[in-house]
Amino acid sequence: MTPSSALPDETVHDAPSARQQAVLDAVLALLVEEGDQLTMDAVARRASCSKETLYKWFGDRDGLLTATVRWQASRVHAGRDAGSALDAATLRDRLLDFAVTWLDVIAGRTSVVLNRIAIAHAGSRKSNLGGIVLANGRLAIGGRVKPVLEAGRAAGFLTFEDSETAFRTFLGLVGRDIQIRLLLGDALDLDAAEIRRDAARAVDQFLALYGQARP
Amino acid sequence: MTPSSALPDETVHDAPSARQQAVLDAVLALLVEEGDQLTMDAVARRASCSKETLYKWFGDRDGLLTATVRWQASRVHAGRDAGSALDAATLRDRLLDFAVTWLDVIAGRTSVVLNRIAIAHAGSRKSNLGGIVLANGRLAIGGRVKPVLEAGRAAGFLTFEDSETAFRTFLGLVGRDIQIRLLLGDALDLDAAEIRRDAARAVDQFLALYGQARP
DNA sequence: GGAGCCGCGTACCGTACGGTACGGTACTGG
DNA sequence: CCAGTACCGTACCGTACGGTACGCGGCTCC
Repeated sequence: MTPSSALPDETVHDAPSARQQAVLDAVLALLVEEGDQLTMDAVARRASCSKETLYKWFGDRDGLLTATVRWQASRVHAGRDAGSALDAATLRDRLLDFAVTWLDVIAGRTSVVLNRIAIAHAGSRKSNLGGIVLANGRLAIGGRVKPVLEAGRAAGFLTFEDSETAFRTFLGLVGRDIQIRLLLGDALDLDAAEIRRDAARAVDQFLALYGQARP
Repeated sequence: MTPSSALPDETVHDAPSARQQAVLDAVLALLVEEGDQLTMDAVARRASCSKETLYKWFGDRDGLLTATVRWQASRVHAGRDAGSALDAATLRDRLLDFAVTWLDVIAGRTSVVLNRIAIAHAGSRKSNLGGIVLANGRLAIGGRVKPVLEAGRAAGFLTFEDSETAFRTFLGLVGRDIQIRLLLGDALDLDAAEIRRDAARAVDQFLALYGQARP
């Protein structure tokens, strides 16, 4: 199927092979352990492969970074958003689930490091890692939350005009200043219990703002 | 007063001289115009000074960056928080004022660039620019907002237990995902009108959550 | 078993950039 | 008029790192 060996240019456009995934995992590990001064030499050493192979597979340093971000993004997308029977309690549960998941992600070491890379990159233009991170983070979860909000509105549990605005308020209530503080190096380690509490508070506040007053 | 000329080490610990301020402004300009690939050569050229002087004044590249962040921070702290006659309307005005100011700052090109630098630095440890930015951004505004919130509570207009939590909710409602999106390179340019609208919405929501129901 | 390819290890190249050295000029104090 | 100081401009050094070249072992396919 894949035109693998015919072309000289076989940089990774499609899904990475198992060996390539191992390389990308090495990059992630290196990124998490060391700060972000990731060198190609270090990657090659860590992944036990040659730099030449690295360049053959990923083109250049940017390509490697891009592939890494994509690879990480591909493992996060595991959301169960089946079901459509929506009562007030399940609506709340769904929102709570999103909030917990979101906080788990942004508080994770990997997310912090990858966001740092993408942000640093956004400064020196070229190859928008920022766009990729944005698309796979905020936008992806937005695409899954907004339908739930709209279903909630259709069922009469929520009131709002613009689902995007409502969603962004939700994000604000959940994330608050956590992400920027982590990115700036604030210690601030959230354990699972605190995340659950934060998420619950955010959902309560969101419902207080957008929910119908219980008659 | 200042032991200026006696010591060979006269790196900038206190307030920068006029000439030094000009250099720091050059750094800021360069940072805003070019991406963050700020070189010492470029700074020297732009500021019409020699690299040697740069190193004499600021120690090394990190010192220059730190001084720049401090310098920028020193101009933002111009908040009028006098007055204490607090009725419901002035409370709302004060919060609105904070919200607008905050959005203005974080949406500004300078803030974005400086945060990018600090975040990139937070990755490769050494010299916590992140801490400085945090202290002069979030913490500084927190120190000014929380007394207002507490005064509002004392006057019976607000209800909350922890002012820090209330403040962070306020920040979340105001900032939402704006800062992270800008840092990641999202276009998203807010004009003054939109900022005012956003701020007003956030304040309304905050008062809806924490304000006493008007009897 | 040989031809050919893949990929590891390593040595190598070019360059950009942080940091230093040095000569030249203007100003100040004696 | 002569030190001394401050600072500009520029040339220079060292090194880290992105990217390339090459030799060698192990695999598959005839």
